[in-house]
Amino acid sequence: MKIGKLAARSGVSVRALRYYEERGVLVPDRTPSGYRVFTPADVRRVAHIQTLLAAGLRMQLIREILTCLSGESLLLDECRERLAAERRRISGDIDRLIRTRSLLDDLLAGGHSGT
Amino acid sequence: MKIGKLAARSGVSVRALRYYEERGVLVPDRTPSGYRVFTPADVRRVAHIQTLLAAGLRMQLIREILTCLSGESLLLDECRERLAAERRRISGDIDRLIRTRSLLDDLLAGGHSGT
DNA sequence: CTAAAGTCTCACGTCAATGTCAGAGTCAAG
DNA sequence: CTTGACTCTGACATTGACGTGAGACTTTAG
Repeated sequence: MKIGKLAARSGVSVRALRYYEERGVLVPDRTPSGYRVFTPADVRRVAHIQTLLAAGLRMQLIREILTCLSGESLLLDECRERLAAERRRISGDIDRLIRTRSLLDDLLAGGHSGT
Repeated sequence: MKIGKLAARSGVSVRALRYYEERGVLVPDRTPSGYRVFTPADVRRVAHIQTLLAAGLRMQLIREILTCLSGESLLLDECRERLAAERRRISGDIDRLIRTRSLLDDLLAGGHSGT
């Protein structure tokens, strides 16, 4: 499919998809006239990208992670470690958010306490 | 205390503190010569700002929230609702992060599944 | 009192992920 | 074969929270 269709199906803008390619996260084929051609699997790939972006990962890192996977599930140890590191980072973010939520709870309760 | 000391004690840059004032989140006094003068309480205030920033809140919103509190805990209903709304947003973020972490777990496990 | 350190106010630079616009080629339909 | 819709490649604009440097004033230490 061409870029417009992928944009519609994945819910992201055409510009964003081009940007993903520019950063090497998407690697579409090309028609002889230069049009990008994506596969149905790219819809899921874009969904993954969105999920990881929403979690605060940089494109560079997302690229590395998804590149690891493109190698047909033969995750090298280096890749596993990278994924694990991000998992830890996200767990940290979750903890911090939970503490932040507690702070808001304190504020709602009228307290002026810690962190 | 002056801005350098507050920066040292709160662990943020002098520039950031000036920025916070510019956005109305900090409102320091001034010496006759124009130097900003902060109170010890501002250390905690800055800590709160950092926490909320890390949670993805905009300065504008942080300002409103902290302004609500400056009114000496007489939280107007409007303010409570604002805080509650942010609490909900943060809970949503937490849920999304947890799902993202699950995605990473799937990837680590070798699966190619959904969102 | 002098030099160093700290602070002041502009004001432009930065980074990341897009938005937006320009000018031009391409493709499906009538 | 001509619209009109879609796509292409630049390239500059945007947003938010600062970084960084210039030029000038103030305060502190010796």
